[in-house]
Amino acid sequence: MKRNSRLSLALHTLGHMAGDPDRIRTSADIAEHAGTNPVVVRRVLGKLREAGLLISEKGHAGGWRLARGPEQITLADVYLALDERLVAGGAEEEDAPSCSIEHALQRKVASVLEEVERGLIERLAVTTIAEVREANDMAHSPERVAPLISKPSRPL
Amino acid sequence: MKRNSRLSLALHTLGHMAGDPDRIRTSADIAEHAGTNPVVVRRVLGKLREAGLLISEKGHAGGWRLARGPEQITLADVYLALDERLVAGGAEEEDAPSCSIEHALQRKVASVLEEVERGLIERLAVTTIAEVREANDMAHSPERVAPLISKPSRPL
DNA sequence: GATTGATGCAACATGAAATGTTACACATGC
DNA sequence: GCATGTGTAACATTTCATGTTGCATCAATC
Repeated sequence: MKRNSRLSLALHTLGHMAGDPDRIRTSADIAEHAGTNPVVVRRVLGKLREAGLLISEKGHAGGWRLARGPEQITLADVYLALDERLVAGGAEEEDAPSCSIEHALQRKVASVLEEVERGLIERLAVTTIAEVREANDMAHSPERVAPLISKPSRPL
Repeated sequence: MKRNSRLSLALHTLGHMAGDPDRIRTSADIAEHAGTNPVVVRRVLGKLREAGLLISEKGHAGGWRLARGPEQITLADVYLALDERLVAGGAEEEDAPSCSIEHALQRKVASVLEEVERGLIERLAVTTIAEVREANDMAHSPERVAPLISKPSRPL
């Protein structure tokens, strides 16, 4: 895997789950499909569980599944669950710099970045996992609609 | 220094230069004030020179100075000069993923991020170095205005 | 209730990218 | 020609995300 790919992994997994919400998937299966490691999967999906997007079940037939319908999970939910902050990092907080010029500039940039991040979240909030999935299905499937009971051809 | 601080260093330096545009500063002076290394300063300011914001002069009395008035340098100019892309990284390009679901999600996120970055640049473009500097001076200086010939108390 | 197969978590290993450092070629004013 | 700059390459260091291993724990099934 490459850098900063937690959001990618999270969305990817949720996208598949949206196509067959009742199925329970194991970290190992997910990791294999995503080309990464089961522990990494648990770390990322663990965040989504904390945020109430996923449910994990321990024990024998355990694994992961959606905590609610895919039409009730927006991209913003996922973004916020992982506390990635794609838009942060301009000059970052830390103990305020002693130099007042630097301080003023950092405050300015920080306020712009806050605004922009709000904009990002707003835009992510209008799209659900289900919508992206449907758009994808319409573009690829001859039947024009996602089968609820998925075909044998391993949907994950 | 910490991570991703090139923008911070660049703005900090330009902010000081804006207060005394004619003065020529050496990498060593700038580095000392910013708490970093002269070579790092040259690397970062070199980007600003490529973008036409700064001029560097070699040789004996060489050093760095603004290429134009501080009221003609916006925060966006600086942001674009260093090709930082604070808003990038959601799922990044690379060879398109084989999985169509992942592909669809990445395209969606990428398009949102592009929009958001345009927004960021627009917001940065409305503020000049001079403006931030003035706001800072008004808040701190008793004389309410930045002295053009700066006081002995080393302004950089 | 022992086994099996899953999560949860901590500790450590690896890799990559940003920053820091050293060294030296080159330019320029004195 | 010497002092004092930049320009740049090569290397060292630091930092952080990701990858890995190991083990405790839990739950279904035999």
